[in-house]
Amino acid sequence: MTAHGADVQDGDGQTTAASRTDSKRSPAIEVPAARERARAIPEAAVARLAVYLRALSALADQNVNTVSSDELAVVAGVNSAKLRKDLSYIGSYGTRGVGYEVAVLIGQIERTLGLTRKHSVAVVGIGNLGHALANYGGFPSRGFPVSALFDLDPDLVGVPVGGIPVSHLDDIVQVCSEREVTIGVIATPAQGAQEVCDGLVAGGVTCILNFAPVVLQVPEDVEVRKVDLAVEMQILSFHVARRQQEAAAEADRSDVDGADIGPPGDGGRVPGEVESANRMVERL
Amino acid sequence: MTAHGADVQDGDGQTTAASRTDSKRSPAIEVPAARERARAIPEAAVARLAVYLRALSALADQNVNTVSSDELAVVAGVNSAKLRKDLSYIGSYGTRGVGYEVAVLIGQIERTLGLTRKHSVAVVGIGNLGHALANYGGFPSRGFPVSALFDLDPDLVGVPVGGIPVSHLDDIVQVCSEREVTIGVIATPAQGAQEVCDGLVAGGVTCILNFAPVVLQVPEDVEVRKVDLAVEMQILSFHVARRQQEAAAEADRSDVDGADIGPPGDGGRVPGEVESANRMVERL
DNA sequence: ATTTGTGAACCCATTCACAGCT
DNA sequence: AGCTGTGAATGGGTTCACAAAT
Repeated sequence: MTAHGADVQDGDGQTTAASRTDSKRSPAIEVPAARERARAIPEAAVARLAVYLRALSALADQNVNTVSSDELAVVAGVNSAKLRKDLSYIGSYGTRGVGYEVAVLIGQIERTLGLTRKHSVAVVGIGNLGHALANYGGFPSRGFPVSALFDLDPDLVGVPVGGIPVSHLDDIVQVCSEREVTIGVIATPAQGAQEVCDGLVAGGVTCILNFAPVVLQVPEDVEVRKVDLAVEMQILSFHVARRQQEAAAEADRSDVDGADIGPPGDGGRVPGEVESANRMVERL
Repeated sequence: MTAHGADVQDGDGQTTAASRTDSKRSPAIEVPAARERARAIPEAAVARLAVYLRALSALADQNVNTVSSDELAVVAGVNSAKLRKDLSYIGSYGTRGVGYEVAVLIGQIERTLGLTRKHSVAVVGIGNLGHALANYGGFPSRGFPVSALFDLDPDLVGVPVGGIPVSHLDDIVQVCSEREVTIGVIATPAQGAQEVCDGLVAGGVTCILNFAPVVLQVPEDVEVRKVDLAVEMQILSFHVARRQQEAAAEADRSDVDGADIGPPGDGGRVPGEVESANRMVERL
């Protein structure tokens, strides 16, 4: 589940390129893009830095001054080698034989994540979830002031939610650009989401957190992260199914070994008419 | 950002194992676990199957009967090669030269994801987010009936939310096991989350969707997925920062090429006293 | 003529294991 | 003696590119 909500292809087949059976040969000319940013912290590591930061904050609250990678790894739920490698991407701030100074690490991670600056947030769609987000105390208290809310509903427009009045969706471009919104949160139903997204982008928003169950199409300089409840539930469902299946297989140890059933089971269930399929696409 | 909310280590260093410089040699004896499930759909692919399913459902609603991998790939926001590979994990249901029958694919994906069976859901923590989730129409309408709600607040206990009455947290073990809850959704503040989690597990819940900003410790047969708002925001923040940094670098094309600054910038900002750090850990 | 299904190549991420510093 | 920082090895996932099928 990497990031990048939408890459919208770059041209699937017909690669034009010359890469073929000269497998071992890396291109003689170092592509400029490659050195362009030798920096580059792996996406996966960035996500974990945020987790480490939280763990470190908790430690700081308990007046812990120093942690070893082993200790921090446990509370962050990763293994210590990974933790150390992740930290190594942002520099060397540990002391061998001792560990890391909590305060220093917090500072460095905050710097890396760009948390030393405020990012004003707009929430679009003031339904159940939108309300929850607008009222979410944790937003403003840590560098993410909510500075605009939007909805279509005329009954909502003008009403203050979590302290700031709801604007009409029609004004999204102007309001976003006026208030210099950098992060847009889409909490609308699926139908409107793409349009909302376009509005945000037109208003200069380059980072979007999308709760609507659609794949947004955006220009490549816009970063989209997706939180998709239906997908999460279905992944869990998959694991339930797998578990059951394994249990079943375990149960009848009839040694059905040679019978390599290609796709699992296919035990008689004809696809038949699909019962309307997942309509998890309503209103959050 | 793979899944597996908590693996809680398996022993970081000292691997005991014999793997060393015999790099190219794969172990002569095929490990039993390896064939145990030649099945095994990659985690990443499972997540995408859910996305394809939604796209396919939308197509079905528009009475589209057939799609090519190219078409489906576009609406799902992936490239067609990946799509085909993903589908190949669940079997061969396409027709060369033609494409896939929408209805068939929907059926097969639903089967694979275990959506042919109901999974009853419990929501714990009926705050803003909990309310949103309990009222979420998309839950029950597609195989995920909400069958229990829990909260600590005595004013809430007994009150029906989204049709079903809130139970007290103290009863979580019993209620979960009585109502055969298979998926638990944790929407509590961070403090209570681990305890809630333990309760769910004690009540027989093996899949958990965690909105609380903590890393849950669970037995290895329990599957945890995490949705972490603070982390998402911070990842976006990182991208804003990176973009700015790039723009800045672009601006002063003084060709500072040899000066390979290790950790980015470090431009004068002393870590200093950390201002309480991210307290995004309040109440959703 | 088209489009699937898939081995092989490639690339990114994780894990190992140890040298280097305190 | 202990712990960090990191090359090297491994593994998982993605992309390529083409043979097979209709």
